[in-house]
Amino acid sequence: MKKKSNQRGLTSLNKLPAYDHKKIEAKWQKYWEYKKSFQAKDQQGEASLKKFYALIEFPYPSGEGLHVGHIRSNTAMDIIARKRRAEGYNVLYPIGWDAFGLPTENYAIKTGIQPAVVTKKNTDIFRRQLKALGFSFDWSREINTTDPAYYKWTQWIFLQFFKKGLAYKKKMTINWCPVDLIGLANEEVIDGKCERCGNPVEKREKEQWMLAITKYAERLDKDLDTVDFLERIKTQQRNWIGKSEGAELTFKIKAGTNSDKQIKVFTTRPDTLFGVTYVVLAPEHPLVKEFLPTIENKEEVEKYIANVKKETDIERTDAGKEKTGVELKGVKAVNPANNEEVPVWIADYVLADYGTGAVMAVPAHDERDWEFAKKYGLAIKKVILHEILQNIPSDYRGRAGNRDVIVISDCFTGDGKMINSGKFDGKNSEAIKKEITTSVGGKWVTTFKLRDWIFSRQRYWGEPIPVVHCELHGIVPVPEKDLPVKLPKVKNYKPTETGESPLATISKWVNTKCPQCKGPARRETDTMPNWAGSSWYYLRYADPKNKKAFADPKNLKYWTQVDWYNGGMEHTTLHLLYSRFWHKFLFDLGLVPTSEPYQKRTSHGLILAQGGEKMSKSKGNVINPDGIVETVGADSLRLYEMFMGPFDQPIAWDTNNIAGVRRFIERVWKLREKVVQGRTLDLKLQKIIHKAIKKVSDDIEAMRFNTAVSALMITLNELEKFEIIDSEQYGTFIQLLAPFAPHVAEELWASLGNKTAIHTASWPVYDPALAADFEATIMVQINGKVRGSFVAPMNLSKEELEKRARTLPESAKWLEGKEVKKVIVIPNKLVNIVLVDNNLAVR
RNA sequence: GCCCGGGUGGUGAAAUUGGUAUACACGCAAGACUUAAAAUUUUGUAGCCGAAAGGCUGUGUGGGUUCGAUUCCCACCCCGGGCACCA
Repeated sequence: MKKKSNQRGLTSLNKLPAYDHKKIEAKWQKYWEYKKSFQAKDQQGEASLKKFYALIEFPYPSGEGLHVGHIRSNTAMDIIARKRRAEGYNVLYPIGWDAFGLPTENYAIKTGIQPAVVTKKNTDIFRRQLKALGFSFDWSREINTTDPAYYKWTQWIFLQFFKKGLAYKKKMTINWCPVDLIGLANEEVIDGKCERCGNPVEKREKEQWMLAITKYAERLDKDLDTVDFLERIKTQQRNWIGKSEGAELTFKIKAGTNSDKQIKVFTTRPDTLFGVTYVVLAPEHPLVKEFLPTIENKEEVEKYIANVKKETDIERTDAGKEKTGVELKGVKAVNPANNEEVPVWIADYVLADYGTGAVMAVPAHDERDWEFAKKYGLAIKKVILHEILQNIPSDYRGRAGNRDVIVISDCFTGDGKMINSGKFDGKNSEAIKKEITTSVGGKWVTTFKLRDWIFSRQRYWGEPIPVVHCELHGIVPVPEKDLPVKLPKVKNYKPTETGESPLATISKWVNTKCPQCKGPARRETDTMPNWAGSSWYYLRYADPKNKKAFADPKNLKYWTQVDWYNGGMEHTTLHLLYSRFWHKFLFDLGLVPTSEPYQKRTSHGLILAQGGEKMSKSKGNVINPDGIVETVGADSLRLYEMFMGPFDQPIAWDTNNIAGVRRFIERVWKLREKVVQGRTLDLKLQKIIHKAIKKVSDDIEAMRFNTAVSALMITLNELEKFEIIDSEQYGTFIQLLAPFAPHVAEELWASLGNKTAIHTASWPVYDPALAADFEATIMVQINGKVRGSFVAPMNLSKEELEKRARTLPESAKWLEGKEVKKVIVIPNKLVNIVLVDNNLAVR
């Protein structure tokens, strides 16, 4: 393997001391900070550099310190950011703190320490930990959602919503825990009990601030087509928005003597209209109250409604639960298609806030209606016939045809041929949906599952909602010049018995003057949910210190939209949807230049504890990164988290495996002993390096970090076989390593005599001719089984490949005395010789 | 129930267009170095049969398509995540 001829004129380099991660990492972190290496430049106008905006979800600074999961996401985007810089982009990779939230507040309740103080302490810890990992964040743009200079603009945006009528107050029922004295979100109620204390939850009527996200439902759905999100993320967003098209049909009512009331129903299956055997209203439907005086079983109905009210939403919507209902006796609905009179029921399986809060029930073709009709003995009328079943007796069960097993259920929810449907008989049900809708005077409409966003919390640690309640003028927004409405200090952070925020107890703060009439007024004491600050933070990074606007339009024009946003799957529904909503609203006001905030969104898999459980403080299985940085270094930790498995999948932590990547770094360090100054033009060496450039570059773009690291390891294994490596090839290898393990890369790069830092060097470009192989291993198969192989030059002709395969000694014994049926030749890959075989049984 | 992932050695996992299954790493075993250990290093490491050469089996299960299937098709089982009576 010696390359004597190359040794002429090559000088060896100074010897390096042993690899000392602590010294090296501290040195380069200091260097980057001193040199402001990763500060993005705001550029405007024609001369501006091409920009790249890389974003990670800014962390919630919890008391537990940085989670190894943060490191996975941050390292991934750091690798991409560093590669982009090397490719000549002006990169913005910012960081901040999403610091409002319950854990901090609960800690304050317990200890009496101000949330602001706790937050300061926690962000200091997070900052130190993140800096110790060498992420190339632009620290000069650090933001904090709890900073009044930041939440001033969160409040300002809220006021814009208010002015456009998209922020409004609404009376609604909330889940109330009588022990914790707190309103709970539906997600916080488990089996009708408080998630925290386990006590049964009550319902309370309360005025809540709402944001009208439903006004944007259509665009939030449609515009997913214009962005580059992972398909499963788009699907999740679409499911959450829940767009559905169908018909709104009107049933006339007969209640007592002549009634002029009507019931509007929403259905996606107007084609089953002739099969309607009853109509169901949600118990909360406003018409129910109007019917009450005329119905025969008033008491029974009132009792039923009272029972339903007691249930929580979770109980009521539990799919496993048996449906219940009661007939409104004396009330009939008239089917607009055939004037048939059908009974009207109320039932818990119909939701008040979806569609029209009323449905037409077709038990023959809807499973829920089927279940309900069976239970209460209601009529079932078939109007659609499955294509395949059209000629089969209705009691037939079992095989139909050779392949399909059709079990005939009495409830058929598919499309088919229409029967018992008057003039529509014989037609295909799918095709006439719209026709049947218009024939009965119905409308074709779009509905969404998405509900308006409950935007108020009765808690302390959030942005105060910047309005006052005036006796004369009602709700009056705080003038923009008076923003921010600062959170006052309180003694006790515990929510009150009345369900009000602790802010309500500070009369000095609450009692104020109306901005309009200067008369007495009370401040709004509700605060915003912690989704608020994170709904626009990426815009603030463009101009984080601006006092006149949330960001200068010129900066926004240059930096938005975010080019690549990575975060956890847990935020791909709500946070992503909320921030897209805010962004679209700001876009409509002409305040941001794009209609979508993020061009590309990817997600990383969760890191689980050793054994596959979730990491949690209570289980005591949380990995503290500090210890790992201390013992093996940030570079090893970064490399391990990239190597541990596919980036988008959940994966269990295994401390033992860090040893492997640490060894790898030490071997890269040791390889430096073989490096000589200059270029050797060793073709074999160049080929190895150019293949690595291609593989590592491609893998980074596709977030296949695990195989990128593996490619670096394979490359190292190859390089170790050489006696001498020239500094140019070694330098290129170090450049490929640099985004993953930046500290050791800087050190080795400098040791090669480079006067400028590695992160300023341009990303290596591979030569396709060098990256390509000039020979290929051709597999020889007999009847599809590998029997041998030979090496051939690339692109050898099929004829020649077949000839060589046939003469291969390994194939000879299999071919002896056999007749060749056919030969398949795949250039550069394999030759498969298929024999006419009368001895062996055909597989 | 519906939607989205995934199932490959003792372990984490690779296989980019249907073409050498198990790359890379951990662990383990044996050897070298050492007084010894650690570290380092060399070799081996899917299972079964065999002294070896070699052969057979093998990517959750059962079928199918193909000269050839981890990859494509059909049916099913299991694990993870999301939604959940949305008419």
